[in-house]
Amino acid sequence: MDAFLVLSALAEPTRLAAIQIVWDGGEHCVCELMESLDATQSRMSRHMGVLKSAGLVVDRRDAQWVRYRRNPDLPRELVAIVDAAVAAVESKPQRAAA
Amino acid sequence: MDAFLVLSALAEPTRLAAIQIVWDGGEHCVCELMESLDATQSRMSRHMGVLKSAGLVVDRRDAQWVRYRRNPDLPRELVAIVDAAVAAVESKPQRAAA
DNA sequence: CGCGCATATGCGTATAGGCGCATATGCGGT
DNA sequence: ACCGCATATGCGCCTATACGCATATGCGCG
Repeated sequence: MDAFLVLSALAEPTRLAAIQIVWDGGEHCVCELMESLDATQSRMSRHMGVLKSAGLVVDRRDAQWVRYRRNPDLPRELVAIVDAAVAAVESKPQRAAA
Repeated sequence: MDAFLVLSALAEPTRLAAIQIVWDGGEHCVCELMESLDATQSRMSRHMGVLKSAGLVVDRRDAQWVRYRRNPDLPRELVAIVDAAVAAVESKPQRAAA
């Protein structure tokens, strides 16, 4: 679980979108994320697996569902990366000289 | 120049290392970065090209060298991502429950 | 104006990563 | 025990991306 893994995990549109949703602190099942992000089941499941192995989220079995939520034990430095990424995506209409 | 591009640019070890160097605000030629990061010339040049097209750095011709430095016009939200990434890499010895 | 240093880039190759499909697994209800 | 819903995963395919090599380009100098 290091910075590089976190950055790699975030560097994919569907995962970045999923993190935004999950970052609210609540629990979200795969089926909900699939629907919100218009992704197929296997696609969504794999992406969540990547986020999980990067340490960004944790999962929990709840009957037939698997609930994902942000990992509360993620080191501060890594939380900062995700926070910044989420904030940047949300403040989308940005622009500046390049 | 958006969050996704920035994250993708940072999600590569050599580029992440290069950003750490360049993030000091100073100017650095490709030859210096090559040496510091033990990368070949074409590899280093291409990576800097990626960082440049992500808007993270700007370049300047100086005689036979090309000096790269961090883009002073990078939007705040994106600077925050890079700052967080650099900080996380520097505080490397981190650990936590997963 | 020819040479050498620094950098960029075209090209072919190798590898990583994302996807869909089919199937396996976990779990509750009947 | 069986069935169906939710999720995970093996597999093959396809695209993106990183790399090295060779070569092109920019620039100062003699």
